[in-house]
Amino acid sequence: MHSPLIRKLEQSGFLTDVDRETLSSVPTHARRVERQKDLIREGDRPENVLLVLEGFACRYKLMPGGRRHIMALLVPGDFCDLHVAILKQMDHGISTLSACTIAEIPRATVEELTDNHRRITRALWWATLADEATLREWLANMGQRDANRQMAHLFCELLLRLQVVSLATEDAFDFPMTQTDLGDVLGISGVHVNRILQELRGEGLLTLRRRRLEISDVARLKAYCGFNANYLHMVPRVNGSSHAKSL
Amino acid sequence: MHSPLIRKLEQSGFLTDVDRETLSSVPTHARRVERQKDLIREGDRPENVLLVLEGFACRYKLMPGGRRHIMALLVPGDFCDLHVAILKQMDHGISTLSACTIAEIPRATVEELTDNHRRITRALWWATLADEATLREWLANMGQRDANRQMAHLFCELLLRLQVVSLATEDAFDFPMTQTDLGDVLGISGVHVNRILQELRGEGLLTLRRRRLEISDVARLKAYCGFNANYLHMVPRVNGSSHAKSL
DNA sequence: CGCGAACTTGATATTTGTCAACTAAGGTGG
DNA sequence: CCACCTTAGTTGACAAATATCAAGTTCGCG
Repeated sequence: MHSPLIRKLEQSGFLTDVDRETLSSVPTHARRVERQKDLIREGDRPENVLLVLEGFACRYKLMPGGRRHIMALLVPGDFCDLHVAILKQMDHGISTLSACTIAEIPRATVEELTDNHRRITRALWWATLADEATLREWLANMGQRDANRQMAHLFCELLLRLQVVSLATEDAFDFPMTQTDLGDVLGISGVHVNRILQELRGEGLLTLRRRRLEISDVARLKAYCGFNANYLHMVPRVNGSSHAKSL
Repeated sequence: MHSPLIRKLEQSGFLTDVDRETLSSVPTHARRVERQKDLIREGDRPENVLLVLEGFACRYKLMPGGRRHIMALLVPGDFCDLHVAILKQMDHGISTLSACTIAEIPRATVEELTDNHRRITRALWWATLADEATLREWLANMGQRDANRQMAHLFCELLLRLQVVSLATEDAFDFPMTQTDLGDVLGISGVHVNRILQELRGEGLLTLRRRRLEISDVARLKAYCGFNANYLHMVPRVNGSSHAKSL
């Protein structure tokens, strides 16, 4: 396995040095996938577990009427299908939004991990439950905020999630998605996405240009959309470096 | 534990007679809770696991601006907080929408179950993953459908979920929520809820009166909103009254 | 029988969608 | 390195969905 996963699981507060060692010695097969390719399709019963190492992917459903709705963004360190074995089949698809590097991990390997490493198991469950909490936040976000604030909220979330895997600076990150993709996340039209981005830029909150998002003033952006990071369930950073106190 | 839970877990396809026996002999303490009471508050770290036996409850967040968003409906057989132990604290609240009967199960009891009964553990995970799948469906629902179809979709889902716990007939069920509550689920104003209900009634699709929902023609309602039950991950009824030919 | 909560209705404002045309950017073969 | 071509982004005009406000009306219950 690779470092983005470990860096992310660090946030659970469960891992010890031994666990980190165990995780980093797991053998994986990484492959390169181009943009806009399905990794898993609705109805599949995937054999291996997929983990994003580089790039952005998404969970999506095709709705009656033909539009696509994106229900989750998967960034490096995120699993695509950790627990599908328990359900009979995928009820949604997963596809890449940018070129990606994907690790394939045999299901047996994951089962070996969860059978023999209690803390790693808990860390994996922590990741699953944090994903679920993120879904709830997105739902509330979509239900109660106007589109401007929805988008601001999404960017606040991504900033934190990408910082955790060392893919964002204090206030900026590479953002490979297209404006239409963004619309499919927020449930709004591509045209409207464009107008909102201009408004947010006009307010001096952020700039999205050439696939890079720069936030002018993080505190102000958070205030603008009422961002509360509690749903991400991260352990508080001590001093910039990720030194998680073991439980 | 009580029958709605067992009836629901039946849908996972994992339970054997022994498991049913084990579950029904779990000692629980049931209590009555009136309408509009918090069962768990944001920030809590609940001691016991709560299970809804009667009535409707909901997961909700209070948003900046004061509005409430309901992110999940909990009906008999649903857990409130099965896995919070892994996270540090609740990131949302749970409150009753009608008078409810709630079972309190000591966390130790649940742990004993999951330590010693592999199939019950899988059934509980099945329930958790199905909840997550429901969140995704709600998100796509809210993102891509107009409010009429959102509401129709919600009623299609509830019909199935309540049928599983024997609380709905072929085409009707008791629905204790207020129109304002419904608005808090769908993210629309109470006024608009009212108008949609009239439209749906006008179309001859359903009637909501005196806290009871009657669906005039289930197949037509499902077609109206493009309902696909796959996300509920229920096992197909073998001999059941309804040949659910998916969709 | 009366009171408060829930529901209903009309008028108007705001947000967001759709369509269609146009401009800018990135990638490819020559 | 350029010409071209495709995709992504931008703009304006207009239409549709939904919110808000305010004033009724009905329902359920003590």
